[in-house]
Amino acid sequence: MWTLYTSTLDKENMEKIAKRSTYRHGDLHRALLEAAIELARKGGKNAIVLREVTRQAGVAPNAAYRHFEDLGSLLRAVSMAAQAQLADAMEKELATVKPSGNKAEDARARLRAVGTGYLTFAQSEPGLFRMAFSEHADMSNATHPASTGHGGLTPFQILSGALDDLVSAGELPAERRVASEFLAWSAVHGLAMLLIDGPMRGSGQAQAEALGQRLIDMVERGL
Amino acid sequence: MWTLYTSTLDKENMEKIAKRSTYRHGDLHRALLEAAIELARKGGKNAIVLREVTRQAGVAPNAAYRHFEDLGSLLRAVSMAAQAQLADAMEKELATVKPSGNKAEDARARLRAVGTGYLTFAQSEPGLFRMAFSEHADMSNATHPASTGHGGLTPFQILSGALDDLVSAGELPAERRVASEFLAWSAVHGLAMLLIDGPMRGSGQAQAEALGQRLIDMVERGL
DNA sequence: AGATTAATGTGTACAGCGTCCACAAATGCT
DNA sequence: AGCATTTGTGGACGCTGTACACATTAATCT
Repeated sequence: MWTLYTSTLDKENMEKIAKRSTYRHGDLHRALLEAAIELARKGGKNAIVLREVTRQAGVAPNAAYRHFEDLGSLLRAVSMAAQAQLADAMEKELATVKPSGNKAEDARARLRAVGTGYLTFAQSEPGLFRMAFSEHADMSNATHPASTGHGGLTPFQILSGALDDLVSAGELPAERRVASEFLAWSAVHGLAMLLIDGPMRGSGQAQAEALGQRLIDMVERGL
Repeated sequence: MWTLYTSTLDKENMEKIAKRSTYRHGDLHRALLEAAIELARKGGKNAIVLREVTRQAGVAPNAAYRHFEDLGSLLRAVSMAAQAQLADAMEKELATVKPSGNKAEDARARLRAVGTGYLTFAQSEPGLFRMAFSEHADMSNATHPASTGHGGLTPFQILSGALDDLVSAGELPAERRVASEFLAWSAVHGLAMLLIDGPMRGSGQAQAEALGQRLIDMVERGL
């Protein structure tokens, strides 16, 4: 006989815990990943606790080891999923840019949208955003398929595309194009971090948004 | 009778563990803080483990609770100490700027030095740098005395000073001065994070330095 | 179809963690 | 000298990640 586990947080989310009538779960890998993502969303990286993840999936703690080498491996998977969601947020913001007919103007608007989407996601999903850029080994997964959104691109690739457009629209000299991803990325990433984790945490959304637009102005001028 | 604790890492740093012949330690608060700082320096935030800190100080785990409310309190203290060290690194870099007689040129050079010091510290002490900007409640300790370097200023205040100089040298319009700390800070902070934790970790120091200077160029142009 | 192998989940156990409580030892105050 | 306060100890509790042996089910091969 095997028993089902119950969460310590059962009071409010008992209904979320997957009950199961078969010995095999069926799709435990996905269930674990989704539970972990949800925990990260609500409580940040420290909230991802292997035993709680398995509790929510309705399996014994050790079952996780059949699908992830260890906790770090699960965290990396969450990180990539978070990048994918970030990519979606960026593309969603990109989609709001209506072509004006002016190629240069549109390219700039798209770059701005990329930055705005990044900042918006960071503030609306701080837990996931933090996960997106921790636990990396190198920049290899900046182009890893698991980190892509529905458009098939990672956040890094979306930004690269916007910068390429800027060049072909004649708004960015080619000699400044190289490695400019890192410059734009740094600025927006830094503001995102300072807004959610850093010393300007707690400043209102209006103030944050205004600051975000000024930051993007700075990048546009300075690139 | 009371026994002294020994670290699990005794093999190589037995000599570092404070032995003690008196029941009272004498300066345990400082000893704990310094041990925690050292752990953060070597292994990052996750390496700060209360029991290991007390082991290195040669006291029982619970002794820490006479000097810090809990682990979080100790982490905040380390964070402030890290900010202080960052301030020192920035001031050290500032000190290398020789006055040229040209006020405008000097103000720009000092702003660049502030950014360079920031980036240099982040790369030479990544563990401490990460601690400096985590575990904050708000921006109140951006000006907290415990976060100041030997010059009596926090990193934030040093940056503010450099920007004020830029204005009085006529190199930055006054209407752009307001909140410009956050713009400059964001850019440099973001690059620092991406260099040490993010996807461009592992890129050589030369490349990082070149990128840093290009980023500072961008800020100068775009502010 | 039946047997064997592989995949997946369980149970038990261990060391380490942060923290609570009661107690011991040293210091400071009147 | 006596007492109150501060500082450190010892033991316990519930939690964590994970190793190992075992149980159950699904897949593969005769």
